[in-house]
Amino acid sequence: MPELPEVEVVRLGLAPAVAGARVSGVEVLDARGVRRHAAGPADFERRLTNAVLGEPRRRGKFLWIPLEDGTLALLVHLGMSGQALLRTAEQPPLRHTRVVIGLDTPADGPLALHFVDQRTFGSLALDPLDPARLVPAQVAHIAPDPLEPAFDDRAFVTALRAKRTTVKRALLDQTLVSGIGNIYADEALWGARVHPEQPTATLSASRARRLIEEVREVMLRALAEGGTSFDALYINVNGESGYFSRSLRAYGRHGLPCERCGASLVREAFMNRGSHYCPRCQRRPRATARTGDSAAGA
DNA sequence: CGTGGCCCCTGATTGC
DNA sequence: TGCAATCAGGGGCCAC
Repeated sequence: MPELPEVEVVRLGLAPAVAGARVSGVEVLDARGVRRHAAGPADFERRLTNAVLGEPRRRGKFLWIPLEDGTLALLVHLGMSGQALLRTAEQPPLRHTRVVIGLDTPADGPLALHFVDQRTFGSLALDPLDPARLVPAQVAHIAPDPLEPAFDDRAFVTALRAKRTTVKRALLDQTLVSGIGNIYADEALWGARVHPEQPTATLSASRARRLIEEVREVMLRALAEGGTSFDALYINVNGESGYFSRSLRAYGRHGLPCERCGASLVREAFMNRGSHYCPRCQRRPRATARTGDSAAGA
C-alpha cells in the first residue's frame, strides 16, 4: 500500500545513508525478494557487491539508486508490504527479510539496508539505466508522477478524457499518471467531488483539472505529515506506520460521516478491492447517452 | 491495441 | 475452539 508519498519518505530517509556508500556484501535470503532481477539471486549478489551507490531517485512508486558506474541502478519496488530499513551491521534480520545489503557509509560507518516484505509483491533488481530518460528500464513505461516538474497537467487532462474507462480506473493506470494507488485515488476523488465510476469521457476539462490538482494536494499533505514523522537513521524508512492515516477523509471511512456534508460514506467493491466515497458529494453520474462528450454544450 | 480481469502472496480477521 | 474462507492490493500478463 505504499503509494507515492510513502515511497518518497523512504527515499528521503535512505538518501543521507546510501549516497556515496559502498556495498560491502549482499545476501539474498529469499529469491522472491529479487523477482524483478531476471538473472537471479546469485547474479544480483555478485554485481551489486562493491558497487558505490548514488543519490536515490523516484518516479511514482518506483525507487532506484543509481550505481556510480552510471549504467545500472538498484531498483526497489515495495509492492504492497515492502519496507526498506536501515539497520546497524549487528542487528539481525527481522521476520520476512528477503535481502540484506551491507553498506560502508561515509557518514555513519557500517550499516545494512534490509529489504523486508511480508507479501512478496515487492522486489529489488539491478536494472540498466536508460541514458536518455535517466530512468531504469523497468520504469520507462510509466508516466511521470504529479510531483515531477515534468508532469504536464494539460496533457494529462487531454489524455484522461480520451480514455474510454471510468475515472478511478484511469487514476490507477500508471501509464497515464504514476504514483496513485487505491488510497490516494479515493482521497482525490472525494476532494474533487467526483464519483469513482464517472466515465472519463464525460468528465469536463475543468473537473479533470480540479482532479489532478486534488491528487497533488493530497499527496503533498501526506508527504508533509510523513516527512515529519520519521527520524534520520534506522527509523521508519518504510512509510508503513498507518499510511498517514490521520489525514484520510474517504479511504476506510465507510459508515462514518462525510466531513463535508455529514452523509454516511460508503464502500463499494471495485476491481477486487474497495472504493470509498460520499454518496451525496460524489454523485454517481446518470447513465449517459455518450453522444455529447464536449463539456456541457452540444 | 485498448481495456478489463485474473493472479501472484501471506497474515489478520471473520464466520461457521 | 479450531479451521477455512475472506480480505487487503500493485502491477504484470493475457484474453477479448
